[in-house]
Amino acid sequence: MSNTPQRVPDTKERILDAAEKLFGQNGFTATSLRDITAEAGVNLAAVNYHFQTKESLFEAAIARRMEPVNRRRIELLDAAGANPTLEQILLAFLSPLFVRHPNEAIGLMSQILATPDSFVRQLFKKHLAGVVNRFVEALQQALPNLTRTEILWRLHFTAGSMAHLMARGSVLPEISEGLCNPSDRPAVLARLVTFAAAGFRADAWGGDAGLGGEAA
Amino acid sequence: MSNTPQRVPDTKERILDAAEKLFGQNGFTATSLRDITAEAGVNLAAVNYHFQTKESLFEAAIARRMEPVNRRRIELLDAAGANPTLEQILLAFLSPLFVRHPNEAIGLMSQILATPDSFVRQLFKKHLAGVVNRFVEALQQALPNLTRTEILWRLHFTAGSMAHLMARGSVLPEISEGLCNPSDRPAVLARLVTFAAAGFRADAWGGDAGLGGEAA
DNA sequence: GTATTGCTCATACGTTCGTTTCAATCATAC
DNA sequence: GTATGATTGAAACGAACGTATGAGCAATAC
Repeated sequence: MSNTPQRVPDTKERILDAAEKLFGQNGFTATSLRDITAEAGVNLAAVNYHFQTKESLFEAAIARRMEPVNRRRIELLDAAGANPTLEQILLAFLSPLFVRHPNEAIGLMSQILATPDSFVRQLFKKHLAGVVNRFVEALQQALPNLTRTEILWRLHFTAGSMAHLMARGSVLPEISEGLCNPSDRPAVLARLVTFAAAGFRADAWGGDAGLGGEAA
Repeated sequence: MSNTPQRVPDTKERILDAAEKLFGQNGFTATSLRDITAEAGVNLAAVNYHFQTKESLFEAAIARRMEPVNRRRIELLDAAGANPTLEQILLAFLSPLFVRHPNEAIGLMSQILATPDSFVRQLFKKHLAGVVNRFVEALQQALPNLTRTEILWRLHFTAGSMAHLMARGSVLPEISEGLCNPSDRPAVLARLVTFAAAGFRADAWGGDAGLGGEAA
């Protein structure tokens, strides 16, 4: 059980590949194990042999992509020195998602953020909360005028832009006459950083925003 | 079929209420008709009698909330005159979601944006595309320095922030030590408008954003 | 060789899903 | 009153789901 030979028949990885593709595209509930094994070209029972349950498979797919992403995030944040700029922080947080296996990492990431099941929220805590706190600290240092609350909200907005962007680049092309091409990833990343950085630098909201009792 | 008596037994509305609550919370696939009829306290067959299919019920729930929201959006945009400010445009687009039946309208709205099923994307086109185009025009007028492409991207980011915020205020509290309270809706709306307005006003991205070939 | 272990296969279990059926009910029209 | 047509109820349909089982196969250990 511990250090067995491991013939590397790679069916385990084929399952993970198919799982991250389909989970990322369609979400957890909308993806069946039969979809995954069909995509992977393996037997249905293999998924229960290598991973025990569907939830475990989801977590394994998350872990495989999220761990290198998070490592790279911390790496980039550290490399930016003791006083990173806002853009450096945002790039450290966002750019690892766009590299190497972008479609998959990105899809899974937004599924973590978007799936309301309680076990997925635990995955969020496990794989994301620590990194997020590290970045909140860096943002507080870079933006001393903002309260921690304000920073959390704006990071939340940024994460939403990212998540929305990634899971479904599908929505936008339909209304944009092809002007938005989500597959040009470096450009998308740059646009997102530009947008988010400006949002973070906005003066903190002080009271009324011109609602006039609209949202009472 | 046309002008039948209509005893208003309100079981149809009870189904819609339950549907918009549960669809908004858990999404389309993760919500079963039995969940809905249990929540509504009606018989399972009633949903197939009043609405024919699960997809039709989803669309009916969307339509009931989206139509007044979209009407109010256009109303506010028109009320802002011929040259609305960026904040007026964003408020016109976002504030109707936070009024009256906010949790439900908001949850359904983000489900439209987040569900990859093809029929949901058709709902997006049907209920959202027209309004979105109207707002893109207004934004182009208010921000003449930005290309249409740039505006579409930033509206996309804003929609993502909104969608993420709404469907799952659940994620943030867990890492924010309670500092973010999504139920204080006027404050959330104001923060979102502040963030998005600053993002829209950012200088358009011109070329490189400091990636250094990271996302090659 | 045989034994053992790691893995894959076909198949089936029990449950839940969306949908359907049809008899029972109710308010109104006559 | 009875007839009519709109609604509701209990029960069931076939299909798809996640999971489990046990035989079969390949490779190493002895």
